[in-house]
Amino acid sequence: MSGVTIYQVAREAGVSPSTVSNFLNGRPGRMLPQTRTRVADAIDRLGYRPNRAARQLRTGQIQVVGLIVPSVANPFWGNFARYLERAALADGYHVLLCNSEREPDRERRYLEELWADGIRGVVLCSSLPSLDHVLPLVSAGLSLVAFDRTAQAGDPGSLVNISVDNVVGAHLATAHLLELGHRRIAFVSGSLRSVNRRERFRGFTDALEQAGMDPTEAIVWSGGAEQEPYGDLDAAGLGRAAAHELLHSDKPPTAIVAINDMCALGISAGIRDAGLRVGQDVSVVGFDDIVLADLAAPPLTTVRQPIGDMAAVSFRHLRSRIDETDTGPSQSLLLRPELVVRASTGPAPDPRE
Amino acid sequence: MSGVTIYQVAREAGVSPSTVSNFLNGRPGRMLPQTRTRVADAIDRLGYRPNRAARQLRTGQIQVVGLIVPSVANPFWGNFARYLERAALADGYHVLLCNSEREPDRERRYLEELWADGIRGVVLCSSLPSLDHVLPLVSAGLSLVAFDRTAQAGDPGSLVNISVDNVVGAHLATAHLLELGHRRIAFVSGSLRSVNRRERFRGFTDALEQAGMDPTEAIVWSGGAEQEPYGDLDAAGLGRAAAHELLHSDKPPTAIVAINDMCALGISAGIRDAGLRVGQDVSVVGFDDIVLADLAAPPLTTVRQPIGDMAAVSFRHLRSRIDETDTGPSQSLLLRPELVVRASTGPAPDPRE
DNA sequence: TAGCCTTGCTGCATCGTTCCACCGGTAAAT
DNA sequence: ATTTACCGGTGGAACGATGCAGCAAGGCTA
Repeated sequence: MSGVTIYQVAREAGVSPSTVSNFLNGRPGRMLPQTRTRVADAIDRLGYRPNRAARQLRTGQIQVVGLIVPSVANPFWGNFARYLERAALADGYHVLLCNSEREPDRERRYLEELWADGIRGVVLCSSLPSLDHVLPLVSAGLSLVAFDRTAQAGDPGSLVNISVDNVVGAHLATAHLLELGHRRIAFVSGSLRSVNRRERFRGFTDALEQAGMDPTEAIVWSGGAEQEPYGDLDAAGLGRAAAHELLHSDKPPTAIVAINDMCALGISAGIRDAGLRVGQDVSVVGFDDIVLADLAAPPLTTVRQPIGDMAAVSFRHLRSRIDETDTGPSQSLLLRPELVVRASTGPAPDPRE
Repeated sequence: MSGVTIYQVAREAGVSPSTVSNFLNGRPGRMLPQTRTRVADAIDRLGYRPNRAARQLRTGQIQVVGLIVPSVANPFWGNFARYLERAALADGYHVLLCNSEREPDRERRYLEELWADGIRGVVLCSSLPSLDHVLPLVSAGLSLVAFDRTAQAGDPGSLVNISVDNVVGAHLATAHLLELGHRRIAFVSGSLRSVNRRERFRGFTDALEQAGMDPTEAIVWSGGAEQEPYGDLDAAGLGRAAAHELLHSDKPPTAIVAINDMCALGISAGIRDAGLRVGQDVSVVGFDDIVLADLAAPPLTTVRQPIGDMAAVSFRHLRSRIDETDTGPSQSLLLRPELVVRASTGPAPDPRE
C-alpha cells in the first residue's frame, strides 16, 4: 500500500477528510484559497495518492477499459493496441489486454470477467458477423465499441461500430491497378466469412464493374477455409500458395489484390518463387499498411487504414458511452482509407512481349 | 454493477454473510455439507460474482499484473504479451498493458500509476542498463520481473531477471556460419548500448576467437546511434543501409549476423538491392525467430528465443514474488536459445569463382 | 455436575473514499 | 423583522467483502 490515506492528509492540513475529498473531486471552489493551498501542500508533503479500490467501491467507476483483440501477436492488432493505449492514457485510463483468438466463447468469458472487475467499457475487435454471445452483458449495461466491423442485422441496441470503409478501400486498390492498364486482376483471401472481407470483395467487384468489366469473370482465389476459418495467422502462407497456383494457370493475372498486407507479402514471395518480378511482371496491392509493408522488397503498395485515428475515435466513443454523454442508438462509423502507392505495383506488362 | 451482493446471497441461503465469505475463501470445510450446498445453490441462482473492488479494498490483493513493453506494435513484444497474458489467465490474473517507448520517465510514471492502482507485480521489459528510476517503487514493495535483461551492478535488491542467453545465442549463430565455411563475417546492429546487444556481440566475438580468428579484425557495423539510440523501430531500415554499405566495401562479407530478425530482414532486402542472392551469395542470420522469419523469402535462419516459455517463467516468478513464497535475493534466469536453420544461410561461396 | 474443548455458525468492526445532509454565521431579499 | 441564500466547511453513513472474536450446543473427561 501507498499507506497514506485521506485522513492523514486531513490531519496534516488541519481540515476534515471531506474537505480533502472535495479538493480532489473537482470542487476546489468550495473552499478558501488558503485552505486549498494547505490541502495541496499536505498532499505533496505526504505523497498522497488516492486508493483506487476504495474510490471504485464508493463510486462504481474505474478508469480502466478492456481491449479484446484476436491476438496481439499480430502486428496489426499490436499496433492498434498501442494507439488505443495511448488515447486511453491521455484521459487517465488504463487498458486491460485480452486475446480472444477469435473464439466467441473466449470473448464472452472475457467480457464477463471484465464486468466483474467493474469495467464498464470494452473495445471488442471481432469480425464475427454475429454478436449474440455478448448480448446479455450489453443489455446489463456494458458499453461496447466493435472495431473492424460494420453493423449487422441482429446487433444489440446500443453498439458503436468503427471500421475503415472496406468497400472504398478495395475499390481504391482495384481502380489503381485498372489505371495502370491491368485487366487480368485476381482477388486473394482466406475464407470470406468475416464481415470486412465480404466488404472488400464488394469494393473489388464494384471497381471492375465501373470499368466496364464483368465481375463474375474475375479471378477469385479463396482457399484455406477448411483448416483455419479466418486465415489469420498464416495469411502469408496462404498468399504464397495462392500465387503459386494462380501464376501457373492458363491465363495468369498480371495484378493481384490481397485481403491484407500479410497475405500480400506472401503473394510477393510466391511471385519471386515463380521467377517473376513483383511490380514489373506482376503487381500486388495489400490492405492495412502495416510497418512491414514499407520495409518489404519491393515496398508494398497498399490501402492504409488510419489506425491511429481509428484507435483514438474508438476510445472517444467508448468514453462518451461510459459517461453516458452519448446514449444514442447503434451507429456505424466508417473511416476513409487511403491508397499508398509504392513499388509493388507498376504498369501492366506489354502483352506483345 | 452486477448488483447482487454477498448479503443477498446470504439471505437467499438462509445463512450469514460471513458464512458465504467462508465458502468463497477456501474454508468450505468449516461448515456442514448441507450448508455448503445451500450457499452454492444460492450463488448459482442469483448469478453472484464477488465485487473485486470491495475485496481489494479489504485484502489489499488484486488479480492484475502490469506489463510494460517498449511498444506492443513490435511483433516481438506483441508475441510476448500474448503469451504472458495466456500464462496470467491460467492463474486467474489479468494483464494491464503499458507501452513505454523505452523512455525511462514513462516507465517510472507507469509503475507509479500501477502501484496506485493496487498492482503489486509488474513485468518490465526494458533493456536499459540502469534501473535507478524504478528503485523507489521496488523498495516500497513492488515485485518486479525484468525481462530481456540480465542483472547489472547497482540493481535493486530483489529483482528477477529473465532473458535468453544472448551470448550463447549469438555464439550459435556465428558458429553455424563458420561451419558453413564463412570467414568474412559481419555483425550488424544499431547502438550497442543496451544490455542484450552487448551480450550478443560478445557471443559473436567468442565464436570467432574459438575458431582461431582475431575478433578485433571482425567487421562490425553499428550505426544509427545518434538519431535513434536503440534502433528499435527502424531496425529493418538500419539493416538495409548496413547491407548497402558493407557490400560495396573492398572486401565484402560473405555472411552477416544481425542483432535481430527485423534487422536481418532489412539486410536481406539490401542484399537483393545489390543484385545478390540471400543464402547463396551472402548468408544472413537473425535473432528472435519472429513469425515473419519463416515467411520471408528466403526464410530466415535465426536464433529462436523460446518466447512462450519465457513468458510463462516470467509470470511464475512474478507470482511467487507477489505471494511472497519466494523472497530470495536478486537472481537472473537465462533460457537457452535454439538455432533454427532455414534458407538464408548456405555454404560460403567458392572464392575462385 | 462442574469444567473444558470442539463444531458450526454469526456479529461487527474495518478497509479508504465519497457525498448528502447539515451547521453556524453573515448578507441580501422580501 | 423575518425569510432566504450562500459560504466554507464538517459528520457520518454508506459501498461490499473479510476475518477475528465470540457464542450457543453438544461431547468429553474427572
